[in-house]
Amino acid sequence: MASRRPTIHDVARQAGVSHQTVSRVINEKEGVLAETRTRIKAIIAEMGFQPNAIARSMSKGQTHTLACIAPNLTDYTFASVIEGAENEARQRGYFLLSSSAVTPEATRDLVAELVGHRRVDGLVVINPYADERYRYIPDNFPVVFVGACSRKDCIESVSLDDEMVAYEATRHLLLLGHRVLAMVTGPMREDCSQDRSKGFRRALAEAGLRPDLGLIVEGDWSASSGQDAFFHLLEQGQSPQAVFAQNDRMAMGVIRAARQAGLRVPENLSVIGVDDMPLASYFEPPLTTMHQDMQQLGQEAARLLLSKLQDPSFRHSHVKFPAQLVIRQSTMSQKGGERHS
Amino acid sequence: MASRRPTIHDVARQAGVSHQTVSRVINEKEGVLAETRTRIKAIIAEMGFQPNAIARSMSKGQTHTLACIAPNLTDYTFASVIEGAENEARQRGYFLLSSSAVTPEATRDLVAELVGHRRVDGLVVINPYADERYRYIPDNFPVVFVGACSRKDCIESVSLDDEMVAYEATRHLLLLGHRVLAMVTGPMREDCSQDRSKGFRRALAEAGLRPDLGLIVEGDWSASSGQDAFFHLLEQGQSPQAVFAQNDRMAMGVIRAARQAGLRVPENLSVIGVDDMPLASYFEPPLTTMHQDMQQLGQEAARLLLSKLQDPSFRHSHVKFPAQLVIRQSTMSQKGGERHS
DNA sequence: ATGAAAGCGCTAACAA
DNA sequence: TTGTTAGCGCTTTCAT
Repeated sequence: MASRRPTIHDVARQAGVSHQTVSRVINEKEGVLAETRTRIKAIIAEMGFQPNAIARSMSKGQTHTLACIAPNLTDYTFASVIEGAENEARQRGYFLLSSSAVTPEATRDLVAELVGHRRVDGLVVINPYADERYRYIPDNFPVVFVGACSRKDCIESVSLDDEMVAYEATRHLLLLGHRVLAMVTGPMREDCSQDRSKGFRRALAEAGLRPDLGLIVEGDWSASSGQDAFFHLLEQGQSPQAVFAQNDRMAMGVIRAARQAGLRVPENLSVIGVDDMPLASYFEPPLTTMHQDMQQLGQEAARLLLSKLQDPSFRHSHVKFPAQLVIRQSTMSQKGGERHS
Repeated sequence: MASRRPTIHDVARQAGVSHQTVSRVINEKEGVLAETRTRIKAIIAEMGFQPNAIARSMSKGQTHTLACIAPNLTDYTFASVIEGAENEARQRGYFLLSSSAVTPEATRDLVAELVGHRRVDGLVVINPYADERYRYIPDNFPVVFVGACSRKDCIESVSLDDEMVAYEATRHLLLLGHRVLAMVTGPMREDCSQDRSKGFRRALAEAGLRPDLGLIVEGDWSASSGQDAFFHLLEQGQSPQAVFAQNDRMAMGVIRAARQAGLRVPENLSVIGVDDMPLASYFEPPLTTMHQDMQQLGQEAARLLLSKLQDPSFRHSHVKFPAQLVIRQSTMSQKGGERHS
């Protein structure tokens, strides 16, 4: 078996120089004769020496590791953010440690280990305001939030322009001639749901329509909550011409409920979602939705975090990304709508 | 601003003991007077001392970090494995670093950094045989494969019992009275596709049927490849009564193609998939499929890896998990099938 | 241009 | 039971 891995000292001995000179070489620093440098490089290659990252972290006081905390790792939206952040981090020589923290308490413990034990240099936190988890995020540590951020004075954030996204989705419905619009929201304690609701209302107001509170139902992002929401609407005697679901899963639920109630989508009901989740185009009918590039959000989050690490005086910023309307087949123009009015 | 974080020495000084005694306390080791112990603990709490994980790694020679390498982080299957592994790892005091490596070369570089620089203690590699990536996985380092493993002599693996899963899916179709069965496979260079094909053939053979090669088409796991596959079948003049798609996405594609060809599912064609992906029950029709618990696979992979780390003489094993048939509405019995024969 | 010494914060081995 | 002495493998500072 290969004896223990070579260290900087082994290389130094072999080259007949001090370990310090070797250190200078591996760090590409000035002050080494070109000749010495190449000789040492050859020996490094020959011995298969690779610097120990832990030892490096030890003396430099930084780990070159970032962590991403998400409610879970499987949700496509979160996974995309993580993937984007991981790519960006690695490209810049950092690793990304991703962890799921289901509850605020789990978040607290996770942060305690990650930050308290100095395992990472910075944190990307996804959806910190979905519950009380943001409380446990220290603000004297490099952090970037993905999703809305209330602590705008001290923490960076990257998010979708939720108000605008909802506005555009609603406009699409309006332009199709629908006048009786329903909305299924996410949990209203989340800023995201609030902002999307605002966008919906703004579009309605601009079209001279008043939002009917009876046509707004709160869901929890799940498909079944969308289904329940639409049934609830029906039970209340409502009969919307179109529904804006604040995410695709709930849109799926709405479509299923509509079908079960004997309604055809889009002939009798237009439905639009947000996310453009995988296979949205394979649903029946293919879902019209707002496409968002969460990977890009993750990438930007990591980029921001790394800038902050390199320059602590980095001015904080709050980046908002747009989304694109993807028209498929779950929406169509209101039959005989506008022209009679 | 808080001056620099307290170290073991600060605590020692404050307590009037040596740093070693403090070390004994934080590591819950014998040989410290109960009294001294409680006093030190109080001081630790008071000063808010938390041991530096890096320094610990430095002297112990281990990082308490595992890495998981996957083709990507967003595929639901991979993400589930990662989530399962992360949960298990964290429960046992380890962190999980997840990275995507798209190509074999990317895998090589990633492994070089992760293993070469001693950043992690062990590796979980997902689908190493999907391409040549397994070549770059060292076998003198603690590794567990998720998915098939050919190097059975040196590397642990955790996988689905692909042969059995396919056998059961096919049996379901057979029991429904279908006699003309088609199959859409994953890329045949992957062991997984091979094994699932074997299971399909075994079920057919047992039923006294000979697999018709013209009814077997290779896909690439994507929905569109499933769609193409079914169109291909149709163009070849084939008219299967049922299709076994080796994953749900391709099953979706098959269903769409069938519908476009004027066939109704399941009335004219039964379709079964594998995975039970999210929203499989919200597809139209709700998909009959083999449910697999990938999170459990990930958990087991981490468990195995950690056992190996703690006991290097750990006997290697190859764990295979079953899957459960979930009957929904994309399959139904062959009309007038069996009883006439 | 190079080397020697000190130290990052901890654990391990040995002494007292 | 407790303290002392050495490292772990590297970087930084200061000499030479």
